[in-house]
Amino acid sequence: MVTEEKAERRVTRRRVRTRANLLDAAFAVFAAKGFGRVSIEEVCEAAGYSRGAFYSNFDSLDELFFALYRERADLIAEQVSGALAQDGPDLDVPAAVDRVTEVLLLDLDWLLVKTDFLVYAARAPHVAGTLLEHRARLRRAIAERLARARGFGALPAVLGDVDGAAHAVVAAYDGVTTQLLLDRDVEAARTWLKQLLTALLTDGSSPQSDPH
Amino acid sequence: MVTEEKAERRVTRRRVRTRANLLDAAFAVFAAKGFGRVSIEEVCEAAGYSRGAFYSNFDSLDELFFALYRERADLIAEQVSGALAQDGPDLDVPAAVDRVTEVLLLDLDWLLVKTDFLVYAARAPHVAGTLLEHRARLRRAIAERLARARGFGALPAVLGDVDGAAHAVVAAYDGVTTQLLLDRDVEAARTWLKQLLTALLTDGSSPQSDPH
DNA sequence: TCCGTTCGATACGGGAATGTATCCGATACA
DNA sequence: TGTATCGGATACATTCCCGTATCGAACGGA
Repeated sequence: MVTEEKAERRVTRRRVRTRANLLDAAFAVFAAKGFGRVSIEEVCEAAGYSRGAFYSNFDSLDELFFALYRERADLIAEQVSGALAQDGPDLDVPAAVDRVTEVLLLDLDWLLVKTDFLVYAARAPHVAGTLLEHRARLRRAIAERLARARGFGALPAVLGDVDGAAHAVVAAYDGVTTQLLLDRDVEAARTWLKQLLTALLTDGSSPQSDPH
Repeated sequence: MVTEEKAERRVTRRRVRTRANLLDAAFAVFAAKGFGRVSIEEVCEAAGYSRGAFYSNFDSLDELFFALYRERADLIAEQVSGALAQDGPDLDVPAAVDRVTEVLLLDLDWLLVKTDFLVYAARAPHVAGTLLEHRARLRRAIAERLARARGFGALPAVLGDVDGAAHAVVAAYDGVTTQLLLDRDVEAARTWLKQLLTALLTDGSSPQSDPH
């Protein structure tokens, strides 16, 4: 046992509150200015603390950013799982698509920060690994859901198997996100994503309303 | 007339060379570290110039970044147009998809820089506007191409009209890009994009090889 | 080749953000 | 309530980078 991993420390309520405040403030500041353009001082100022508080809770901006991402990403992942599990063993594709779409495109600020994180990860192999795992887990959840629903018959798709379909779903989400970041039209993005997903997940038979 | 737009200046050969060198060096540095984490000095050092040279050619890093993006984006746009125009008035979808895919996923560094620019634009409305126009132009080119090919019969698609299809093509490209930035597997991305595009652009009848 | 112009290097002052060290008020626990 | 520990504020030294001003050298036209 080389070194004690984390020296034991009495964790005060105050501490957790401060930490949470710093994370919240950081989220707002990151969303507004972009991770790359934010200084530690700005975060502290936004949170109403001094740099002493920051260094007492984090080692670097990167660490904070990482923690922030993990926190929010997990939260969203839960919500998506919830939305997927919501109806019975047999799947109503359009309804599920509606629910998931609602969750995924809820918060533009989150999409901004998430994209910052993507850019960050794209240059840090280890971080990229983590993100890839997240995504893989998401795809697996979708694939399982689709597989379970297959009996119901609503499925599928010119793409290969269920995994292919899940892959396509994620790609569609990412693609729509990109456009959304630029035009900031959440409603359009939602309807457009629904459109895309149902197109990918159902046979080309059901008529749909026009995309914009 | 109010003011002379640009004071006339004898532009030396040396100057254009320096400018080009700065742009090239900047591209490399941006790709490696990300726009947000790069200083003017770093660019100069990479290019083998002093800051004097930089300020003689640009007003700010932002300006340089903007110029850099415009330059490369235009270049790629040309190549895509070329790839689209290549075969006769009637379109061989799979072949065209192959060619375009080849061009679009050629250079990972470019994708990195392009994404940096996206993140940048997402917070600068005016820049976002420019980027949106670029994208709209691209979509239009695709739509026209698809429309021309419609007679050929290979078309389509559960999505609305030709515009919808073009929109979907761009979304697919963006989606695949996201994944590619993380796993850096260009070949996988290419086959996967082809898969997606043919799935979107042809009726669900033709069998395809499995995606990974 | 000569000369006026342009380009880019160097030198300077200054501002901003960083990380550390120190100290005092807050907090938990007996 | 008393007290030892913890959390965060303040002060400081430092580093990095910016933007400007100045100057010598390269350049292009005659």
